[in-house]
Amino acid sequence: MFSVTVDVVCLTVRDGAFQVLLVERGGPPFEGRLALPGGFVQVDENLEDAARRELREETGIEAPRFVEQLATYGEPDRDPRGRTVSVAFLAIAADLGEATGGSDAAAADWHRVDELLRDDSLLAFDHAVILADAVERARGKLEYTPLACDFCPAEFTIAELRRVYETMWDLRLDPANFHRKVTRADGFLVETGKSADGGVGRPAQLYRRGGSGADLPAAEPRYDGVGVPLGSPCRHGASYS
Amino acid sequence: MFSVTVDVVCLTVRDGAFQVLLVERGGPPFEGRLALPGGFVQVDENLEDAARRELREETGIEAPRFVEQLATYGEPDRDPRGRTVSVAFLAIAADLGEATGGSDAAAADWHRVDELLRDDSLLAFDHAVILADAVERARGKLEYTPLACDFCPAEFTIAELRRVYETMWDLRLDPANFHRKVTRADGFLVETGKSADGGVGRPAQLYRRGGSGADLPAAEPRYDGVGVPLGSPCRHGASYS
DNA sequence: GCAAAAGTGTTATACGTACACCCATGA
DNA sequence: TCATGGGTGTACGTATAACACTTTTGC
Repeated sequence: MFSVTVDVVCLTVRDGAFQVLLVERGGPPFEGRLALPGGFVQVDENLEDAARRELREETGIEAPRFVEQLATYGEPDRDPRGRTVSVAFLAIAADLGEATGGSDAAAADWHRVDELLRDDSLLAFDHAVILADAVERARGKLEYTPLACDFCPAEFTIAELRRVYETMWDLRLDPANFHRKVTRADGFLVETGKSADGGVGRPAQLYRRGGSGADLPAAEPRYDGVGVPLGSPCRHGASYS
Repeated sequence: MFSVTVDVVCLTVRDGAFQVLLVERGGPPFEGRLALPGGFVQVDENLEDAARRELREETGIEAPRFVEQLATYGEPDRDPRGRTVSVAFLAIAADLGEATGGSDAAAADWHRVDELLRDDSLLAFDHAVILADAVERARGKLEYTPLACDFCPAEFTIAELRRVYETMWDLRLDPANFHRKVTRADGFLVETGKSADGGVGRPAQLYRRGGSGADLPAAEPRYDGVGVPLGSPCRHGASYS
């Protein structure tokens, strides 16, 4: 007999930095330490529903559109209270402002991922490991899915989208080539016809995230090249033993 | 309080077909039906160790080098006996021959994945869903990791490796281009100097799987292009709700 | 007009694809 | 010497990267 919990790694790009939503623990163990929002799964509750509920209850933030199971953490000694298995979820949100709603949400706030990853001891339980796995998953998915759009509000400019990639990978992208790439990627973006105003320079067009994929022709995948990892061999660390 | 189990999706390429290792259930529920090997996690046992143990006990097959957590399945009604959460693992093996060892292994055998996916009702519990997820993960990982080598024995020819891709994706690859691609991919393969014999035609060189990645220069990832999914938008189904 | 950001055009290069061709072996 | 599969050379099309250039706004 085990306790089963869920933990939510809710990531965003905020103030030009990659950030994660954390709560301060109000009781033992790890009282006063930062932790991922999460808690026990109820007996008739689906795992993903539990994750959404805990996020809402502990931080006052309604779960965003993108919520995906990350992995399950079950080392026998991971919780001093007893054998606990935790199913971690990855949530991707646009910048939602301060986290100030919710009942237990007093201590919920955003924190920079880079600082948390530099020092494992800042987080309770094995949450530093979970965070590191979540970051790796999110960075990876930017490469081959339209995940970046989920870091943006419903309507956004190409430059905002570009800044997501630039922040997550800490590099500069050529605005011209980036613009062409994303606007030409089939099904990736939808024009709204509107344009942003207020900033300096020529106003940018506003776009919306493209179709969910279901309503697209799903172009024949190009498996011809076999996708051997040429540039960076073995980059996506598989768990070999 | 939940029961926690592990299930193992052990995949291989065998007789020119993509196959999975299954057992026949010896008791209720789903008595007599095919199921993934698996069982209850012990109280002081790590999840992955449990998976390896169950694979060995139920099929007589020692877990291969590649074992990776797949996902966790926890719908409230997935097991008629009570609330059970199952952590599924993906294992990739070379063709290991018949499954005939182990105590409970009498009923363990390899089955064609394509047939199982055509009819959900062939497998016990939600194992058809787990299998489908495993297949998607394995196909996906072929694209950007050296996973294909794990479907081959320790030493293999380029043609054997090519047949893995051809079987998994059901297509024909140009042997010439494939050869160049994998032999030039840095760190992907290591020459053994030996060559295969026995077959018709010019004997092929034998290769071994390349470094684990840790001992490689880990070439600068080429994030320049941002990896928008051009050819096939939104192919890797993210769990949007 | 000037600065700044959006967006387009142009070109060199790299990579994938197709396919002709040579190599090494068994029968 | 012929058939078969292993392996190399080469030409061509397409995608990317770099960067010059035009457009549209606020000041």
